[in-house]
Amino acid sequence: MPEMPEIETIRRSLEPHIKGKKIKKIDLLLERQIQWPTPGEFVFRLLFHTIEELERRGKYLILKMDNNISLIFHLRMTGQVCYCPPNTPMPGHARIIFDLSDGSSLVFADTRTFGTLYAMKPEELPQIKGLAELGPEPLSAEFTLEYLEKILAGKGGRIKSFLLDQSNIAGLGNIYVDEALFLAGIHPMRSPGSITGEEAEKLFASVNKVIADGINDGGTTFRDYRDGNGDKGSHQDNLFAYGRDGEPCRNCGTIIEKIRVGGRGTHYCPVCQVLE
DNA sequence: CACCAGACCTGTCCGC
DNA sequence: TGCGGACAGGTCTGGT
Repeated sequence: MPEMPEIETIRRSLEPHIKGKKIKKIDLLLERQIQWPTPGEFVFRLLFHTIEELERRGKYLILKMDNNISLIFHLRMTGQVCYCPPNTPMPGHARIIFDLSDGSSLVFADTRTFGTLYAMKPEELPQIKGLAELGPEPLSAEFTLEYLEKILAGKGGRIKSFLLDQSNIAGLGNIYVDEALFLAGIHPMRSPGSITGEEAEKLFASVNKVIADGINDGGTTFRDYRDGNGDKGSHQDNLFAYGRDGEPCRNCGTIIEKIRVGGRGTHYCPVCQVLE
């Protein structure tokens, strides 16, 4: 489910509901999803503390507590973080429940249970390698055309896998990578080092555009994804490539194809995205 | 280093 | 209807 636009939508939708509220009870229905520290210490670090800030880095959602602890969620494939007002039903597959000071709850739900939670002291943050080694964010000052050209230069492998690598650029996942490559007119099997200057410019603009559009649409809901209010996104209605195999290209009418690249389902237009 | 398969889990869909 | 297999938005590990 959740790539950067989905996590950012969750962050924004949760903020007005939970910022400034205190955690008064924690139910660990599935302890195994707590990665750090031990379940007992996890509860001890968070209980009776107040959520001060909601942040996001790549696909990580980070709640900053008043005692300097960071409550960190990674939703993997099917995780959800949902705000439940008092006396409203929980989402299905609730795994960790934080009861808040006003009778509402913050519920972590996850069908496939791949998601991970952490309660980290500042000096422990480097332990989360995936977080510590994230590349720059699309739409940020650090993500520039010069940076993109520099990391593409001379690289082998496939551009699709390259864009999925979070240490290159933070936040892209399978949907938005397929979309960015479509908009840039680049075949997913091309090597990063073969991307021309003109193509790099298009790719740079496309990465920023698909992320911005995804956020503006409140994320992409194929099946599980919901925002912090339990609502679906609408970006699935504005896709060009992902999930459109067998359907006509919205540019040229050619049937969109689906192949496997780096083990991931990959959708592209064989006419708009040629492999030379 | 590139690249793959497998692992972690559950649910859904498709073909027989 | 039932069953088996493939597949799903992510990442990590281990092998070649």
